[in-house]
Amino acid sequence: MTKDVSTERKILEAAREVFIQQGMVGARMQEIADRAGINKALLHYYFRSKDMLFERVFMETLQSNGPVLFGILGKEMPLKEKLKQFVEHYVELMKNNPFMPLFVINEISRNPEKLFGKIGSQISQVASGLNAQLKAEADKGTIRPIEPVDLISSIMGLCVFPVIAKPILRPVFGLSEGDYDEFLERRKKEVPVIIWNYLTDKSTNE
Amino acid sequence: MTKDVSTERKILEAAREVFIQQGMVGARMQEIADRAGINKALLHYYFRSKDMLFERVFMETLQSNGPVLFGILGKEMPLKEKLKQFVEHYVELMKNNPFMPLFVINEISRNPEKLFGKIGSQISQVASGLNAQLKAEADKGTIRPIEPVDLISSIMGLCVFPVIAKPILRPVFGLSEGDYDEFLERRKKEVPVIIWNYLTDKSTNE
DNA sequence: AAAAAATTTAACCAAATGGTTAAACCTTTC
DNA sequence: GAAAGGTTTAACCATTTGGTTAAATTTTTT
Repeated sequence: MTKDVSTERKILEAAREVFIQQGMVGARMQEIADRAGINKALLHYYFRSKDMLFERVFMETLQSNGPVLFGILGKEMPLKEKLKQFVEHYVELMKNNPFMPLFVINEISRNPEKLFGKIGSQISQVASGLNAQLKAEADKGTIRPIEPVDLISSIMGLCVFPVIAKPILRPVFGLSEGDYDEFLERRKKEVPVIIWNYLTDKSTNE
Repeated sequence: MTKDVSTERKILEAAREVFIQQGMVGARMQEIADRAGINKALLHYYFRSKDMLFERVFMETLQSNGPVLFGILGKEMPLKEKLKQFVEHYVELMKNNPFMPLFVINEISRNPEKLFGKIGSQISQVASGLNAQLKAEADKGTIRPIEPVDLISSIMGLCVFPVIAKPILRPVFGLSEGDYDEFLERRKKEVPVIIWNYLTDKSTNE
């Protein structure tokens, strides 16, 4: 049916689904082949081994999202605006790929070294740029002084948690699928508010 | 050597380590047996199957932490104080069990129904108590109106993310183990500030 | 000392799984 | 139309893994 799509592409799409939902360990080559509408022999004909296939899928996953997302943090733009755009993009991205964050975190935890060589340096660069902006603003007194790790962790934690913990949160708080969608949509507005409040807070933090 | 410790206990400890680090799928019965200092036959003699062993470990993990932690939210206590205590306990808990949050999230994602019957209802109860307090405070005008999901997600997200994303954050921001420890320690103070600022914020959230 | 329970040894089984192979069969390319 | 490359079929292999079994040995209980 979908004959115009290259077989390689079909395989990669299928592999992506299976890997993301089952993780590297749980994924089965047979299932990937089935879902791609081909057989195991052909699967190995294209990608010699499970490891090589996984490597490819994992890197594609990172490279197709990381740069756009963290690119926002590197742009010339007021902090407040960066914040809004980043959160908007990030939440939307995860709404469309709910399994992705857990997948990425898991696989990086399984094999931390591999990652850093490939994309870690790029992010580090963005981070140092952000660092400069934060220092400058803090010196002007616009925001409180803050370390980049603290800021990034806060933003990402606020965005990611609702997505990865959905299977817990939804039943516990008795939310329907629709409710949960509203909840995620609400995050797009609220997370920037939370962060901005914190950054521009005047009270002593006793 | 550790002969006074019951074999069952030794097994459960070993299983806990292996399950938490490798997940249910990745864990190997042989490795559990080895780490417990016994053999596979005896392992199956105590716990008939991998599933039963896992079930036991998983439930112990939840039950030994969940109640204490979420109990704090159910206590009669000013919100601000609850916040402080919860974060303090939560971060400390995760500093001592860094693999736990990812493990719990993963296994609940793998099998959401199983959980809810056992501990979901307790937490729901706590949640409704918290809900009442939030409504009361909001009516008094002490805090802005907020849904429990929003609050809990924010707090937990802010605490959990630095722990589960450590393998990414540490290299990217070039932090030593010591630095990272400081960072986590800092969270204990900062997370309550972030949340409290947000709750008591007066500005319009445009 | 006898009985019961815990533990080891070691061989074994069945199922799942990643991977291979060789032959045949299409489909595209030249 | 021949050559080359993509695709299927189907059998096959080696390894891993959860789990079993039976007998022997050690430890604990009575």
